[in-house]
Amino acid sequence: MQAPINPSISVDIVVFGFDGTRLKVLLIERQKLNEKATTEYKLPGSMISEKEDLDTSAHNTLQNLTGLKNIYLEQLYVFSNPNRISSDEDKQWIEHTYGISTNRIVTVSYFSLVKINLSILKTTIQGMAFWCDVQELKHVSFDHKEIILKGLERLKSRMQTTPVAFELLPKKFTIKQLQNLYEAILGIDIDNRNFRKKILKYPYLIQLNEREAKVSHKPAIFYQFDIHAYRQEQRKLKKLKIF
Amino acid sequence: MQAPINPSISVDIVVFGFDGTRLKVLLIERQKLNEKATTEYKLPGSMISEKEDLDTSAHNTLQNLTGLKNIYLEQLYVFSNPNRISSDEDKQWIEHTYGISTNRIVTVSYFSLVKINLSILKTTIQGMAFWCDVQELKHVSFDHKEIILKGLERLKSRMQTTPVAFELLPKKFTIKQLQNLYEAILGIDIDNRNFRKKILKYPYLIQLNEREAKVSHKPAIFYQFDIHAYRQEQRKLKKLKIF
DNA sequence: CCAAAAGTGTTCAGGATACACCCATGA
DNA sequence: TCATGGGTGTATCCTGAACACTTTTGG
Repeated sequence: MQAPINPSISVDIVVFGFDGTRLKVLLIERQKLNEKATTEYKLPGSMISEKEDLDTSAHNTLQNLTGLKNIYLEQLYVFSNPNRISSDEDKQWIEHTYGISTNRIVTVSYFSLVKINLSILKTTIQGMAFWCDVQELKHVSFDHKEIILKGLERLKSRMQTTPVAFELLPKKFTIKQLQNLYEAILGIDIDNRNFRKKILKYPYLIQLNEREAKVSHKPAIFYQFDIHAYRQEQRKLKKLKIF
Repeated sequence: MQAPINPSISVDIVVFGFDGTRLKVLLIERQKLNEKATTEYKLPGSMISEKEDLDTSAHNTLQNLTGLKNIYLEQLYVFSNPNRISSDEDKQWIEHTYGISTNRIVTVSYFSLVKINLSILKTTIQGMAFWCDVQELKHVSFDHKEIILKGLERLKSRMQTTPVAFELLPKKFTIKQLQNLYEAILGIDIDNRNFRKKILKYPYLIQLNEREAKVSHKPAIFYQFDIHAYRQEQRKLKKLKIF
């Protein structure tokens, strides 16, 4: 852990969460360098150590921030514009934080999905982090807004081809919650009957013996996602698509 | 162009081509450090300059190698294992080639598709490059075999969702050539009638007034891919998929 | 006229879409 | 008993899969 820092490479993570209605991204409050500056926010991340794999660096950052170990994480994209760190504030903040004066950092961004629950809320608030509505990004430093938009694209595409939606929902969820998630992120309306038909066909969605409580309408049934059943299913079906 | 080299970051490119029957990848002969060593091969690529965007670096490498400017290129994956350059030969080769002695290089790999034709064959042969059958990789240095496999996965997936196949075929091609390409890369058999039906429905495949010449069977008609018609089509159709 | 590969149509099953009402609960 | 959101079925269309013979050319 005491290996020197590599002054050229950083890791930044786009962590998405869903509060039931809106898509959120986790931002860190960037320490002000002087009192009168407005508060700026950045993605969680850090420079990497010379002995460290990038995936490991991303995992560690996430674990420190959320207290969680097994979080969905994948490489997103490399941002390498030689001028991506251009403002004086940015340079000063880097020098102040890492003790290096460089004007060229290549960042490898990661894409992560977590369930927003009480436990994670407690930990993230302690870490000067906050869940920002993806539609209302402002005061985001560096090129981190661009990175978040890249992450959003990835999320939209992944949601349609793999079951990552369940990373954003509680373990037990209703079909309506799942539909709301798809509608919110993809920005579309989905017919409820057709959605249920499609979803409930899948053998890896398990109906539980539990319902919503204390709601003043017909209580919804909870379901659970069975990843093993999903993987087994995948091994069989591989149908050809030609764009 | 005289900016210093960044000693931590390299770019490596997986360039795929199709010879009509087999999928090929472009490898560079790595200069031997002593006479009795066996010849080793590596991916085209280089360390990056401090003033250079990674995409630019990849483009330049490709242009030097193929003489071509507008080549299909996208980021593939970052390989960052701290021990990915472990053998003494690897380290010596790097020191000899770039004049830097480092034991940690992070490489950003790229994925590229080209049409193998006479012009490109001439240029690549001059550059100590050769087109290696993807099924018969051997004497590949560093972790470049792993990178190639990652590229192959990307190719399979891209071919099924976007029209990258046409990057690998000549401008004028027959439907059978297209089918052969899909069969070779995906490793499957495709029903010829269903394939034609599917493909020829697309308004962006344009039938030409030309046929094969001098073949001792019914000559096939040539087609061309119209990227503008494709893009126009895409703007309309965006249908929901749920994995 | 023969060999070799190109090109062609139909049937059937399963998936996607459109659409409107009844059900269970708490207040 | 009413307001609220959960849950259900059918008809139609479209797409994907299976399958065998005729056509055109050069030799």
